[in-house]
This record gives sequence, C-alpha cells and structure tokens, in this order.
Amino acid sequence: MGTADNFINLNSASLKTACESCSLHQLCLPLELAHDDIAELDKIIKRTKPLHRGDYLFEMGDPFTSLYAIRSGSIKTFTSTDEGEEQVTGFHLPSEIVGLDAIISSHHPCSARALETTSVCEIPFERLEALGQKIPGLQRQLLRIMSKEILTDQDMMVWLGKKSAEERLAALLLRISSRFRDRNFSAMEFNLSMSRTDIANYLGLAVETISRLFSRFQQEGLLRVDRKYVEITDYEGLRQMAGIAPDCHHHQ
Amino acid sequence: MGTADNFINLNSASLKTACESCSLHQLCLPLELAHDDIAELDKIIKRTKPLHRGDYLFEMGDPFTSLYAIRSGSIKTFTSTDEGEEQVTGFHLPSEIVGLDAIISSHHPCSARALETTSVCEIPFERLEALGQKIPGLQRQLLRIMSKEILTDQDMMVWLGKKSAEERLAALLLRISSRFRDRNFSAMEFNLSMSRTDIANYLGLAVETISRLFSRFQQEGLLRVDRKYVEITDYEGLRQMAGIAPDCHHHQ
DNA sequence: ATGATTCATTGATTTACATCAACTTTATGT
DNA sequence: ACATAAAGTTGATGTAAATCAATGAATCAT
Repeated sequence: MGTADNFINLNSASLKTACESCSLHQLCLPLELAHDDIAELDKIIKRTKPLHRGDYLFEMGDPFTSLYAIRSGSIKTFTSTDEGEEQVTGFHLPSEIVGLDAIISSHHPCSARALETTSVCEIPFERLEALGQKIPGLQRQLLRIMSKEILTDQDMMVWLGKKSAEERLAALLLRISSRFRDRNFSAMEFNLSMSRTDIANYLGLAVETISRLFSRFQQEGLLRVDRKYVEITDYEGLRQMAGIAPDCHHHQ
Repeated sequence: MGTADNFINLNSASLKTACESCSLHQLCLPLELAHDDIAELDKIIKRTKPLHRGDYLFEMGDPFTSLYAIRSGSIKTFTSTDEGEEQVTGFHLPSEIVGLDAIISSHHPCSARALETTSVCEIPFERLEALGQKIPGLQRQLLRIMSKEILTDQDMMVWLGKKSAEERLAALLLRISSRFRDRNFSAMEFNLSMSRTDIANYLGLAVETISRLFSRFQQEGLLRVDRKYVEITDYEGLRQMAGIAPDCHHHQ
C-alpha cells in the first residue's frame, strides 16, 4: 500500500528528479512549477529513512527547522495538556504537510508520531522560504496550503461544536475516504491506521462510544468493519448519517 | 473605546504614512520592515468607510480579492450549514486579519459581519503577494500570521473536543481579556461586542447554558457582569475555572 | 412614548454521551 | 508458544448540558 517506492531513484537521479517521479507529484507540488524550478526544490529536500510505528517525527517543544511532506504511511499530530493527557489534533495522509503550525513560534506546538511505517520528505523551512522568494509559484502554493489547513481546522471546529457523535464519526470516515480517493486509493475500502482511542480522542468522544458506533453502523448496513479494515457498503447512507452532504470533495 | 482615530490623517498623509501612524502598527506589521517598505505596503492598502453593526464585510461565496485588517471594532466570521443554521468560527478584534481561509479557493468560505461599528483596512491580496515577492520580511510575516491562525484554530479544537461548558466560557473570557491587554486596553474590564447567542454558538453550547454560567461565575465572585459589560474580579479563579493555566499570552 | 421584536435569564425535564465495570480479542515480547 | 499487556467490545448507570417552557429586560420601529 504505497511504500517508499522512489527511494531507489535517489542516488541514481538521472533523468528525472526525485520530486518529479514521485507519485504524489501532482498533489504536493504547485502545478504551475516549471521543470527547472522543481529541480531546485528537489535539491533542498532531504529524504530521511522511514519511520516505524510509534516513532516521533518531532516532539512538542522541539525547535522548528523543517516542514514534512508525507510520502507514504500516516502521522498523527497531538498536543499534551498540562495534566499529561493528549489531544489528537490531526491525522495526516500522503501528500499532506505537517509542521505548518510551528512557523509562528520557531518551536513545534504539537508532537507528531507515525501511525504505521511512514516515509516523509523533510523540507528545511529557511531554504524553502528563500526559494519561495525566487519562485513566485512556490510562494503562492505555500500560502494556499496554509489556507487550506486553516479551512480544514475551522471545518473541524464546526463538527466538534455542533455535531452528534454519529455525525462526527460518519464525517470522519467520509473525509478519510475522500482523501484516499484523491490519492487514487480505493475510497470504498481502506485500513484505518489509527486506533479507536485516537479516533475517539480526535472527535472529542469516549472510546466506548466509537466502538458502539462502529457496531451500529455495521448493523445498519453502512459499513463492514473488521478490526482496522473498513468497507463502506452504503456511501449515501453514510453521508446522510454525517448530516447530509458535507461535500468532502472541496476541502480535503 | 478605540474609534477610527487615524482617519483624518489619510488625505493629509504628510510626514508619516497612515500605516506608520496607526496605533496597531506594531501588531499588524512586521517589525523588521523598513520605513520605505512600510510606505510601499501603505500604498496598496485601501481604507474604506466604517461598517455599522450587522454590516457584512463579505459574504460566504463572495469572490476573494482582499484580506482585511481590523483597525477598530470587531467582526464575527461564520459559516452557514446546509440547513441554514450558522456556526460562528471566530471573533476578530483590532489588528487581527480576516480572510485568510479564502486564499485556497478564491472565494470566501465564510461570512464576516461587524459586531459593532468597525473600521478595517482592505489589503488587495494580489498586490500583497506581489509586494511580498519584493520584500522578504513581508512574506515571512504573512506566513507567520497564517501559522498563528492555524495554531489558534487547533487550540479551539482542543477546547471544543475536551472541555466542559464552564471551562470553555472561562477560557474564552481569558482569551478575550488577553487580546485586549495586548492592544493596551483594559484586560480586567471590557465590553463583549457579541451576543450570548454568538458566544454559545461559537463554544458549541446552548444560549441557556451561557446565561447560567455567567450567573454562576458572578455568584462565585469571578466576574461582575452587566449585560455586555464584563469585569473580571478574580483572575486567578477564572484561570482555575478554565482548567488551570492555559497561558493565554503565547497564542492569542 | 408605546407596542413589537429580539435577546437574556431562570426553572423543569429529557437525553446523549461519559463513566464504570466486566469481559474478549488482538498485539507484544521473551 | 506462551504469558502479559494493550486494545476493543458490550452492558449498566450517572450526569452535564440540551431542550422545552415561561417570563423579564432591552432594543427597534412607528
């Protein structure tokens, strides 16, 4: 399922740059970027060895130096409250960028851990900023990505503030499905890399509630669930459960 | 209470630029910017006539052309769900910038209305972007502002997901207080420009709950409340009510 | 001013979800 | 392979906050 297939190309970067041959190319890069510009961008990106399940990409409080684009796998970001309990602030899938919330303060306000084996591109921010100065399209893309993040978070606020437990879970599943579709994975069946506890935490609910909801959704024929594996058997039904038409195609 | 005091300077822009003489100068502009740069930024900013209570700054779906910096007054932003009910996504005070969530999609994903008489600076985004290309400090500032917005929203997600009604209201009051302090207004007494309904909506609670909480906070000696006027009489107590030390000084 | 409308407060009742508890299934490590 | 731990499920009970309902205060319009 989308392993780090481009790793081999790295050193033998002959015809194409690694970025150009990456399957996430179209999602993670500004489409307007010229070949030469991509090559320049490619130069500043560091490819690090894959993370294993539970590995930290960075920890809350770490100095901020780089953004990270996810190539394969998945990441959860979370903050730790004073009392030590954690709050999941997001799940991040391939082509998405983590670390944007750190730009303001020069240290990471949240931690990021791999939910499964995950490979990322490290993008040193100083160099990205400098490059953005030269390439207008890149600068624009960066602003657009951040704008999208703001939009997603505001969307989430609406869900947390207004929606019932079943609406929240249904909406989350639809959003994940939609994101998989965007990456040309199956939108109708996938593995959830995160635990029920993480889902509950993210949605502001109790684990037991999530468990019960998965059971109910299955009983009602919306899903087939087997452990982490989820198959959406009634897409329209699930949409209705989510409170009608949250049109997840627009904002991830 | 912070009226549009600089309006007169506009046409008689003799010695200083309007931006430079604005009381929000230090908050809304990058500190590193040189005099000439400020002058250039100043040129692209349009100052429009003040909005009155209830006036729209923009409506959901409107084409996105400009960001808006609030000079005085306050704005609420909100989305309308399919069923027509609104969800307040933020309250915005002087020096804060609204419209950042529209950059991605070229139209506004939310509406913005004045909560009281409010004056704003309109900043055409195209021109700002072009200017950012020339002035590195401006570009950086823009990214930092967006990063801060992401951080604030994620913070809000934590509150909505995890905190009790009393914690949410206490935290909101502290955050507002903190923002007033930053702008050199009194942090211990202020007028809430938004209605109880808006507060309830924003916090994902019922109006009645807000009402009861204001009464209780007053009974317990944390606040003195008279209609929109709020005086914090026990700051530490309010912090405790908010669930201990959300240190509101860092992230607005 | 005066009635009409919107906004705010307070009480009584209901409910969605959390919490507590017991148990089962799936991972993990030696 | 086995023991131990972690994660997930299901049921019983409790509770915070929503909803319903009635009344009072403030703002708006004529």
